[in-house]
Formats: sequence, structure tokens, C-alpha cells
Amino acid sequence: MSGQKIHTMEQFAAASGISRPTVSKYFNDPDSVRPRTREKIEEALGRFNYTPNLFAINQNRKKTKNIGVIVPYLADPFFAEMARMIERRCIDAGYWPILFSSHGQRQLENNALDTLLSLRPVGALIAPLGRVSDLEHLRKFAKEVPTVTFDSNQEIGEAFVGSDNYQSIGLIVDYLCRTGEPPCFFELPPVNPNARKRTKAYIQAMEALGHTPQVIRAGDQSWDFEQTGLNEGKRLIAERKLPTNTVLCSNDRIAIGLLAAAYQMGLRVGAGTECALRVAGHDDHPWAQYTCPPLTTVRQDYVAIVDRSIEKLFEIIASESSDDSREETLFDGKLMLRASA
Amino acid sequence: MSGQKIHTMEQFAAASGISRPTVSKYFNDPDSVRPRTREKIEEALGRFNYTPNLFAINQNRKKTKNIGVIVPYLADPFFAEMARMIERRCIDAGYWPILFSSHGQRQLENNALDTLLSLRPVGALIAPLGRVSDLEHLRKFAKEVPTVTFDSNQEIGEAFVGSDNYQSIGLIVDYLCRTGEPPCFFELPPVNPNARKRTKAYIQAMEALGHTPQVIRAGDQSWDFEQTGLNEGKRLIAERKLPTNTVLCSNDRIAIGLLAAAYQMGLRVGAGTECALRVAGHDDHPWAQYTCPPLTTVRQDYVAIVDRSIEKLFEIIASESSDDSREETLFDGKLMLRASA
DNA sequence: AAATAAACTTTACGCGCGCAAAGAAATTCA
DNA sequence: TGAATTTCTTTGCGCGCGTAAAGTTTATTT
Repeated sequence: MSGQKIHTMEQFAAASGISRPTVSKYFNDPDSVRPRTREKIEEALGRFNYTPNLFAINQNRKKTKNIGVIVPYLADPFFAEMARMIERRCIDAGYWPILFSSHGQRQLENNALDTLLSLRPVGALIAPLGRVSDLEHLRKFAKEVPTVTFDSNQEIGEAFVGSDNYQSIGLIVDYLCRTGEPPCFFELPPVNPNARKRTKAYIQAMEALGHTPQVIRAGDQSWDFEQTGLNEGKRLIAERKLPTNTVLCSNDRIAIGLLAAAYQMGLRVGAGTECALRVAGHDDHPWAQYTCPPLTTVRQDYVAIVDRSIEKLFEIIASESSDDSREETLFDGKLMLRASA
Repeated sequence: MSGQKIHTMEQFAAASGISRPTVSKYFNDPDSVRPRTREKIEEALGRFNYTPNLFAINQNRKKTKNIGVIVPYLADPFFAEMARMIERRCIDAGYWPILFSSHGQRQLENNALDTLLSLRPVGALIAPLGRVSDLEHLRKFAKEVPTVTFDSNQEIGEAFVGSDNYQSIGLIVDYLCRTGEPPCFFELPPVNPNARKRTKAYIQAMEALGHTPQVIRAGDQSWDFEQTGLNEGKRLIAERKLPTNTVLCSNDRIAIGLLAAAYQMGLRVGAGTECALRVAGHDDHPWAQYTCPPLTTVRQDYVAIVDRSIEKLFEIIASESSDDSREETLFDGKLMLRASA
């Protein structure tokens, strides 16, 4: 690398013997310049390590290449994994994903929206917090930038992509009823619409099969689901308040807590007759396969959800038309039979 | 909100009846303007929802407010949690954190570094991938922007903050030897320097106590540690190749896999005499408390690590002096006694 | 070989804001 | 009340790049 520092495209253009507009063209699409020109630029790129200033770029572009991504809770591997896939897709498509986590807090979700707004993104992919979301704030945001929501449907933005909770819950309720005692339902703290929908779906599925639904409510509103599952689970087991020997948990993280509770209380969990309890979850969390016993659950097709979300967002960005038709896409879940139920 | 759209500070200044430079001053520090002026601006802010263009801001500032944050693997709740704390601290200090995950891949780490560079950050907080890191690339980056590394020490940047593996491993080896059979060591795939250091620390600690160290090597180089723990664990148990009835795992995620393996193979894990195996981990992973049985481990003081990293970075940014003295800070681990050992 | 097309260079403007200087207005102090 | 101080306004430059227009060179076609 040569001595003097290259800081602007002007300097770099001079150093490479190419005019600035052409260099600019190169950075926007290396294939858009003649091979020999490209060579010369890339040769210079080897000598000096120059990177165009992203702020100057984005200030001048008609449209930025930014795509905002907001997830409710990044410490949840489920969202971390989705975020990873989204980032990949965006980068591959030439966009620049900017990731925010609301960390379960309304204030942080609002902050993320504001910061995002000041980055003038061409689009946004948002999994809203849900119940604690500031819907007014979200709506205001979605009015300014094309938005696709996923995971949690708040009727915001131009499209929603998620799972069909009625189908997936129906699937596992059906399985559990077929193979043993009908399940009670360990409800998620109602932090988002999915929680409510799953409860409803459970009740509906049970009634359709002629069973009496029994819902266990967890009091608090924390996103620390494992803790809820563990504490509540221990209490229920100790007080013998579990209404049935089969528990369907509103999501896997609660199930992870409940499995720990059962273990600590000496209750054997599994499908076999020698077991005292059956536990099932929902989502197929990355760690569902490492629980003891491995967790039977319904897999959310998050690959499809991510793909469809991105696809839809790109469509909207390309069309530029903000027709008011809101599209909702729901994907089916898939039974993941393991040892816990 | 009024009709016409406000897009520039000029327009907003006109609408609020204040001059643009003063409005600019307000946005940089609301307290720097007279109370009555502030009122007028905030009143206008209520009528129009104007946000200064972040790109224009950062292009013109002598120094941006950006702080780059790169973690090796965001889907690991350990790093997700640290990232969350770092973000918080940065925002509170008036900086704008930009988070990247290398997702375990050299290419992505390099991409993150390049993108970061083009954002002209005033500083960076980096947990390098480790073995697969492109050290040359990292060094180049650190030459241009003040960098503090954490978690994995690659002798890059102006400071490193991490855990004292010799102390922490010594602590748990000592505990395990005192309370039962001396442990063998389930080595992490050597993805980063911590992995190697911990192995060395284990050997050293065992020898100091007069025991023969026995290291189990896991073949692959994946970041999917639980899978490694599970697969390798099952194989070792099936082939009766576990050299001792006590296994110290290089980190908790491996231990989680090993616990699952033991469970699936019908091996009872715990400290009691009725148990066939003792398993201990390292890190105090957020989920270590939900394993079956709950995992005995050494807690990394990641609050201290984050605090010190941030503090150090702010110092460097403030001083602007790039004295070549590299500072390394190591924090002690703390024994977390649970049921698994 | 000439004619057409593609890629290039030169020139010039504008993006939205930070920032600096000089003077005017408002506030504080003696 | 006047002087000193603070805060404001006006004016104007510059950041680093995208982008457009017009003219020039190079590559491709017939």
C-alpha cells in the first residue's frame, strides 16, 4: 500500500487514472465499466485501500440502499436466526440491512423506528413487539417507508407474513389427543398477538375434538419465557395443579423452562407409559433438540417466512405503488416428533 | 400534524421561526439553546415530524457519532446479551452503535469491517472470530479506527478486555478435584484463542494438583457447539470412551450438548453418588440454569467486560492519542454451583 | 473502411447539513 | 440605566459523492 492517504473519490480517481464519474459508476456496479477500466481501478484498489464514504453516497442517491430490520428480542435465537437470514438476503440483493432489536421494550422500538427514519430506508422489515408496541408510532413510520411486518401481525405496513397458528396448534393438539391424554395449554404471557391467537387456536382445536380446553395463565409480562416456564412449572407441580399429564406450551422457550421444572421436581417427561408428563412446544426453537428429553414441537417455517417477507418487500420497493391492499401470508407448521410427547 | 411535508432543516427552521444554525444547535444538544427557543422548536416538532437526515449530519461532522460493534456469532445468546449491553451504553453516551455479526465466517467479518470503515466510526468494539479471522484485515482496520477488542484476544487494537481463563479454569478444576474424580476436559473446537487458552489452563491446573490431564478433542470447526457436544458425547458414552466420570467442558454450549447426550443415553448426571457423570461448563451462559440438571459452571463477568471495554474505548476516543501501549484487562470468573457437578 | 454504438472524460450542479465569522438582539449584571 | 455577556440571525463555505449533459475516445458492426 502506498504512502499518502486516499480519502476521497476524486483522489482515488486521480490515482487510478480514471475519471471520477466512471469510478463512481464502478462502485455502483463493477460490471458496468469496460474490463480494462475495471482492471485499472482494481489495481489501484490494491495499492490504496479506499472505501467510498457511505454517508456521502446515501445522501446523494435518489433512493438509499438501506433496509431497516427490527426484531423484538435479539437475544432469542429464534429471532437472531431470522435476522441472520434476512441480512444475508438483503446483502445478496445489493441492499444494506440495518438491524435493530427492541429488546422487549416499547421505548427501544420507538427509538429504532426514529433512527431508522433518519436513515431514509427504501424499505423496512419489522417484527413488532406486539402488545407493548406503540401502534401509532408504527403506523406513522409505515406511512413514510414501505414496510412488511412478520411474526407478529399488528395490521401495520403493506404486508404481513407469519405462521398459521390455527393450523399449527391444531396439528399438535390433534397429535397429542390421538396419542394420550388431551393437553392443557401453558399460555405465553400475552406479549403479542401470536400469544392470543395460539390460545384461541388451542381452545378451538380442543372443542372441535370434543375435549374441554384448560388454559394455564402465566401472570407476568416478561420476555424471559424460560424463567416463567421454570417458576410457574415448579409451582404447579409442587401444588399438583397441573390439570392433565400433557402440557402444550405456547412456545418452545416456555417448554424449556417447564422441562427444567419437571426435571428438578423429579417428574419424568416423555411419551412412554413410564413417564409422568408429556410436554410439547411450538416454534422448533434452535435448541429444542437439546432439551432433556428432546422437545416435540411444531416447526415454524421461518425460512419460508423470511423468503416471502423479503420477496414481498422487494416487490413493493420495485413497484413503488402504494396500493392500499394489505396482503397477509400465513405458512403452515410442521410436526417435529421427538421424545418429550 | 400539518399538511406540507418538512424534509430539510431549512424548511423546519422556517416553520418554527428559528434560524437554521440554531435549530442545528438544538439537535446536537437541546440544552444548548435558550429555554424559550427550545420551546418554539419543540412546539414545531409536535406539528411536523421532522428528523434530521443522518447521512447529511455524519458527512459534515468532523467526527461521527458512530461506534462499530462486531460480534462473532449473534445467534449465541451470550454475544446477543453483550451486544445488547454495549448498545445501551453507547446510546446513553450519545453515540450510535452499529451492530454486525460475523456469523462465524471470515468473509462476513471482513465485510463487516469494510462496511464499518465506510461509516467512518470514531471507534469500534470487536470480538474477533479468532482462528478464522483475517488478522491482516483486522490490523488494517484497527490502524484507521480506534479499536478495543474483547472476548477473544488477537493482539489487535489499542486494548483488550476479557476473562482470565487461567483463573477461571483453575477455579473449577480445583472445585471438581476437591469434590470427586478429577475431570477430563472436553475441548472446544479451536475456533478462537480462548479455546486454546482454556485447554492450556486446564492442563496447567491439573498438573499443579498432581493429576494427569486428559483432553477430549472434538474434530470439526463449527460454531454449532451444542451439536458437537451432543454427537461427540453420544459417541463417547456409547463406546465407553469417557476417561473419567467428570467432564469439564470448554464452554457451556458444549456442556448443553453433552448433557443432552447423557440424558439420551440414560446416564444420570449430577454431583450425588447415585449419578454416573458429573458435567461442568464455562461462561454461565444465559441458559445454563435451564439445563437438566442445572449446569455448574464458571461465570464470566461479562458486565464488567462490557463496562471496561466501553470505558476504555471512550477514553481512547477522548484522548485522541494513539500511544502504542496496548492494555489488556482480564476479569476473574466466579463459581456457579448448580446440580450438574 | 466507414458507420454505429458503447464507454469514457470534462464540467457543473445539488444533496442536507456542520461549522465558522460577524453583527444584531436579548439577557444578565453592576 | 448602561455595560458586559450570552444567545441569536445572517451569510456563506464545504463535506464527498450522485447525476446529468455535452463532447471525445474506443470498441463493435456492416
